[in-house]
Amino acid sequence: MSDVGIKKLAKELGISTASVSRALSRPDRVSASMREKVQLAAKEAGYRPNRMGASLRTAKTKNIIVIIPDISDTFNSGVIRSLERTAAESGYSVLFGDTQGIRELEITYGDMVRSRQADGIICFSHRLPFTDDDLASSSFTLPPLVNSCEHIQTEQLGNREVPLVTVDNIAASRELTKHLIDLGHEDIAVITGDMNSPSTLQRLEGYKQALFEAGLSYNSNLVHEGSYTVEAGSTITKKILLKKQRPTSIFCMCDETALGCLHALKKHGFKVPHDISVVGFDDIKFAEYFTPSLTTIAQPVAEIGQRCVELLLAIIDGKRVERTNIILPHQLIIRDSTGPKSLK
Amino acid sequence: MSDVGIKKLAKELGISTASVSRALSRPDRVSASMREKVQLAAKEAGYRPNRMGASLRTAKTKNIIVIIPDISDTFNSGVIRSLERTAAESGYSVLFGDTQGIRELEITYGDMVRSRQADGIICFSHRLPFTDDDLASSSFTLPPLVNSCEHIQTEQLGNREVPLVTVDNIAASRELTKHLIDLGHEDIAVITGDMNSPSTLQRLEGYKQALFEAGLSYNSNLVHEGSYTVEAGSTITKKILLKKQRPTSIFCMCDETALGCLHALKKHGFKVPHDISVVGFDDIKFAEYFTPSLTTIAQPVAEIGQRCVELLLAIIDGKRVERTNIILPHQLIIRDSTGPKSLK
DNA sequence: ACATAAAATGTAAACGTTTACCTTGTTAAT
DNA sequence: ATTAACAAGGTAAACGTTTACATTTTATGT
Repeated sequence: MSDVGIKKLAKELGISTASVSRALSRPDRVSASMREKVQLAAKEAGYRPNRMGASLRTAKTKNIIVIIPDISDTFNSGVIRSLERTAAESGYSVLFGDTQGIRELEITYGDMVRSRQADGIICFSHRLPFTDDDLASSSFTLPPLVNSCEHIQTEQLGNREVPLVTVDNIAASRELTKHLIDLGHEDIAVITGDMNSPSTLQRLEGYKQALFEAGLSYNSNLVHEGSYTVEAGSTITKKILLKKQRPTSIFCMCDETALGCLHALKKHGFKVPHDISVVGFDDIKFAEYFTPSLTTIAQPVAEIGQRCVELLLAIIDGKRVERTNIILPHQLIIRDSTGPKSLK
Repeated sequence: MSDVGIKKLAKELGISTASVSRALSRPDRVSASMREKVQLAAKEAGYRPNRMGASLRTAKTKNIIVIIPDISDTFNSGVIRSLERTAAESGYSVLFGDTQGIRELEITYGDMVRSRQADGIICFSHRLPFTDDDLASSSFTLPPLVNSCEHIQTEQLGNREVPLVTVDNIAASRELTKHLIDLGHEDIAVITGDMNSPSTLQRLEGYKQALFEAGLSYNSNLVHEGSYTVEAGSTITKKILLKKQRPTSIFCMCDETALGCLHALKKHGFKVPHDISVVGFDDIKFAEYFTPSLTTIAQPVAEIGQRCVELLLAIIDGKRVERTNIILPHQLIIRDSTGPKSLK
């Protein structure tokens, strides 16, 4: 392991540590000859600046922490990939904390900026990763934070807006539902995510709006609370099939759920879309390979990640940010899992 | 933001910083009264130790970096989730670097332990994240590093073994192939991963061994180089179907590839397993929901992650490690994508 | 040639911890 | 009563940078 530091370098070259530091980290503050001399020596010695030393002095870690309930969720991991790329381009590293939805872990990770392990937070949950005590405290100031996809309830912060990057869930859901209605469907079952999740609530709202616009009535018996998982799709679909009055289509609030749904339907002999139409949400990379390929809403995964980081870094740098609520365009992708309502 | 440090705390309590530090980080080194006094004060003041300060002094970051070609790969992200959990339990955070297979990025992330951003590395690639120059240099010492799933070629390090956690790819692949052979298949096409990947090579070796044991001959025309992606599965399957002499089964070296394969088969009117049998590898969480559900090899994702971290931390702590090569058990999971060879 | 401004470099303090070493006070063994 | 051993707490240095401020060198204008 190389154990050469700025001091040793300075001594070898017979110059001050200040010059070495400057030549390396703000080359414009130094003469050309000095710059070259130092950089060459640094390279030859295999010098690597000690990030701890620098961070301690500058009070900047160049880390961001991403707090996420499940890192292995397909949609999320796509966003994360893009996050990381964008962060790296600006010299930031990303730490990540998988919370499994456990409050205690959220708090732990939320603490990382206070303990100076990170400069800011990107959050994939609808809860802020701070204790209620903290939030209530008058001395509490929100660290740089942006939220990915989930709107955060902010009563506790005097209804201040938490910066957010997302698609318009309501509009997307409305379009998706309208697509089904246009195909003649009137009984559209829904498998939701967690009802605490704002995105679920918004998607439900879009669903209602589409029904309303089409002059159809909302039937809460068709709405089943689930979660953004494959298993939920499978088990809840079974429940739906057992009902006396079966719906002609099923709206799954995420693609993983739709996969479980398709699986259950097939298992019980239903043909999609002939007997029942199915839609998902997210357009994960597998959606087009499902059987049948899935009609869904595409979210701009890469852009979401990128914008999250850009916004966060702007906040960290103390820049005046005009829009802290970024709504990105979604797209209805029609594939083979939806078709006209079957004539029984 | 709380800006109370150990000094302020000490001043308020009228004691030395040493006592504060001890009461907080080695409570046994201090009297009960002192311990309580300090801990209470720390809590009340909302004190959070500054990790940079501590790290600088102790030369321990309590971070590990995981270097991975694609964080959104379903199999990998499962391992990562477990990694993170295990690390957190030992007070370590994980940084991650998605390299997209780009050498330059690997090097950048590999440098993080030298620049004291991390104490060790978990690597998901078959290449060491160091420049050839570094590896060749006599002064180079390998930082704490363990490899997940991919054996690393080590000529450059005097053939030293790089610690590894994996399943027995050869045996697993042999079993999987034997399963097909037992069903009567003799023409088994293979869609491989990247031929530079040791796991691919090992799986190919297992395939050959199974053929050999069954008295069948190896036909390289049946082997198609792909990658561990859905797209490869789809496009290469098409190529296979165009051949005059069609195989009766296809061995995909990962489940994502198998999904692409199944999709292509269906699209062209083939029934699985009636016309062609398909197997995958990994048993990702979606495999049982594929249509048809996928016969595959299950890898113990959670345990792989856990053991990687345990091994790495042991190395970081300088413990004598008896086995640095951990082979975990795999399992053949037979589902609906395989069946008896069809009688044309 | 001189004064002045600007550029280049040096000096040393600071960031927030931990810990080696030292001092003091207490306990136990003789 | 004396001393050794030990526990508890304090002092101050150290970790590797960056940077405000001071100083020296160089360039510029007259």
